[in-house]
Amino acid sequence: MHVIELAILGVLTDADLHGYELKKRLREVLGPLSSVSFGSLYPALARLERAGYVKAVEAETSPVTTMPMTGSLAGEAAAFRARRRASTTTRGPRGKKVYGITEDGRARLCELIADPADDDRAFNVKLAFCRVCPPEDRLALLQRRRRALADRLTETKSTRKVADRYRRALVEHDTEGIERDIAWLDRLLETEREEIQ
Amino acid sequence: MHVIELAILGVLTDADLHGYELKKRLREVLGPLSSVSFGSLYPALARLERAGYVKAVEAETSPVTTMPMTGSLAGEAAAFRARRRASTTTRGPRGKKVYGITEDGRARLCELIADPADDDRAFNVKLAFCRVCPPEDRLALLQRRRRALADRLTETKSTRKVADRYRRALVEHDTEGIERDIAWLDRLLETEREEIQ
DNA sequence: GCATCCATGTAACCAGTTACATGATTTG
DNA sequence: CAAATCATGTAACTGGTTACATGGATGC
Repeated sequence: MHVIELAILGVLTDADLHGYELKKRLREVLGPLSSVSFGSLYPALARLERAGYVKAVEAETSPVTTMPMTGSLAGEAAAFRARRRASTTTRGPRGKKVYGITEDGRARLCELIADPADDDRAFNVKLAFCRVCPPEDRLALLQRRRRALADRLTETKSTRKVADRYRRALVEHDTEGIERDIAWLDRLLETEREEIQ
Repeated sequence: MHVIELAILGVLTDADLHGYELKKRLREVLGPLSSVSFGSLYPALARLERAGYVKAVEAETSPVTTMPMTGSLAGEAAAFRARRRASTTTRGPRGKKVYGITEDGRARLCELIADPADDDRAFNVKLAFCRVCPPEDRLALLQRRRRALADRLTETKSTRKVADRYRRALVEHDTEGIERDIAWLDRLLETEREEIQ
């Protein structure tokens, strides 16, 4: 389902970036785990470009921001830096390629977030960028997640008890973790509902 | 690094099983997540058999237990059931193939647990079966894990603060989760050290 | 005797990785 | 000018997945 593309579209919502810096930003946003490698990043960018979800913004041709308020000052600054660097140096065919998200890309991002197929990994990435999508999709995302965790909880609780010390510790810790996640989701859901009013 | 093989060797330590039931047991032990599919289970079993870590125990040829006390009564019972079923029915070339772990397999399991390359997924599986390996390896496993989590914590804390509401919630929740995991590990480590005395 | 589960296995695919090849820019 | 870092990309591999093919055993 290409979580990586979701993530790329997400960070490009904050700022226009070239691949190398995009990788760093992805690390920050996704955490040290699930950081992508170049071997998957560049092909993903190429796919997204072919699909029309992102496009290379030439430094000279588009010095404009084209960004409806992102709320991220850091993002704007990074984009500015990227643009400035690209414009002050003359580059051959192997120069930096700064990408920006298109309107189709924005729509695609919301579509991906609304897609009900979300595993653990996907949920985190979706939540990280759900700001861009309509409130009802956001609510649906949180509710789907809550339901999935609740199901997981009942399943682990129905499993017959194990005698092994370490496995028991593991199961207990896991159960508590899921309960904690659900409580957290409930808090998020509440503030989300308040927001909608 | 084939976490799946580690898991297979682990559950075969409890009982001799055929592939189909092994999958079910794996689901129980590993939780609903990271449950393996037949498409990876059977090839993995074949690999392990070629390597001499498991071997097919023919129902007629080996009605003996060959298991040095596992401490798991449920495991023994399951193995007995598997053997009984296989012995009461005559089977063609497509009958059940009941696998058992070999001495090499046991050694391999400890080796895999001792291998310092453990990601999130691998750690859980290792801990689930660490009973079979010497106490110092167990201690090392827990300490490695603690160190890895501590590193992750400092890294996430060093990341500059994000303005976005959802991302902030995500980071905070994640941080607390890691701290909780570390506290849990500390408890495990303490009882482990007491045990060694 | 037909449906349904049990059981094994293969083939095609998938999302990602590491390792490699290439070269431009910056800095000491 | 050499070394480090920035930057892009490809190829081979990996550890899985789903879908498919096959058939025995059970239960109604």
